[in-house]
Amino acid sequence: MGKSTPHITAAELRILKVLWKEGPQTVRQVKDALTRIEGDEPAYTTVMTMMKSLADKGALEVDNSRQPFVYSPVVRRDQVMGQRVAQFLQNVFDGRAEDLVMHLAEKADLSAADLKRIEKKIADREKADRQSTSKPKSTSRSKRKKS
Amino acid sequence: MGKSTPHITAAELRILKVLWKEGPQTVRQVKDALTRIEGDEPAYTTVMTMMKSLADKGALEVDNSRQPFVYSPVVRRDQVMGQRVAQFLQNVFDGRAEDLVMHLAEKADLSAADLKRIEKKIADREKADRQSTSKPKSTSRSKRKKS
DNA sequence: GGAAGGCTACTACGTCTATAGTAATTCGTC
DNA sequence: GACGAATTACTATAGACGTAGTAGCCTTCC
Repeated sequence: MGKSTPHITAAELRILKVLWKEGPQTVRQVKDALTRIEGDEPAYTTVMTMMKSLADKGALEVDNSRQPFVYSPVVRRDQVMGQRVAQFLQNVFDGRAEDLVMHLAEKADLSAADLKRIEKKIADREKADRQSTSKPKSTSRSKRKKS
Repeated sequence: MGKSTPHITAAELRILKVLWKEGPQTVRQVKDALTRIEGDEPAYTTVMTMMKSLADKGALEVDNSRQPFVYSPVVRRDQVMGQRVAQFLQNVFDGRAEDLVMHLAEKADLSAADLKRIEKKIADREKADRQSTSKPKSTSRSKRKKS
């Protein structure tokens, strides 16, 4: 146990996104991707420093049998995203997912069309949960409390 | 124009939450509230420093005609929340609200019951939008793009 | 096998954040 | 009007973060 995702900073997340999307990459490749995506160009060594740091904390794996080194993501996307969402939810909405979504709904960031898909997702999940009561999905721990 | 909410840090948000909930308060009152809510006790001066900083950036108003000073929130709750959500959404989900909600739906942070209320909220908003096409609600700028 | 260029390791630095100490002031009370 | 307690103002510090420079190492190509 104890294999919870290491803390990933905002800048590090940008790098991880590239690797999740493109697969194993060298520093230069990531730097170029960031330049393309974000408009401005970070120094080569900046990207390197961050990737090294990610490797040090176990988020990336380095293949240093080749030159230049090739980095691959070790942490999984939805794991990291989950950590960030949970943290944000706690900080800002005291953990109430519904409040967050209500906020989005009010701010017009969600449409009825989006809702359809979400609805389906929830239905699917709840069905799955119901069917496997003996082997509950580990992801559905800590249900929110109704107020 | 230009009256966009100043940048509020995580610790500052905790203070604002107290003020939004309890109304105008002194430093001591806020400190006590934080102690109650969060378990551990911040130094009086820590709370003071943050409240001063909030006042300096225009998020709080100080009534210093009385001793001890009484601080009231100036920025509105949904304004600040909106800023934080937008920022988070951009950093983590590249601005795609739907992705965020889908994530929540998958992680079992949302139930079908929650969905009902959200549904209603969206329906209400869309109705309102439709009726006031000539005077579009300023909050619904920047609709997300369908991919 | 030596030079050139790319790559890596190490170090540095400015900013922001959270936290709190100390000094100075003010207010209530005797 | 002086003392003591509370409050405020000013200053400090430690850590995280993002960014990048420099020096030394490895490869490759002639």
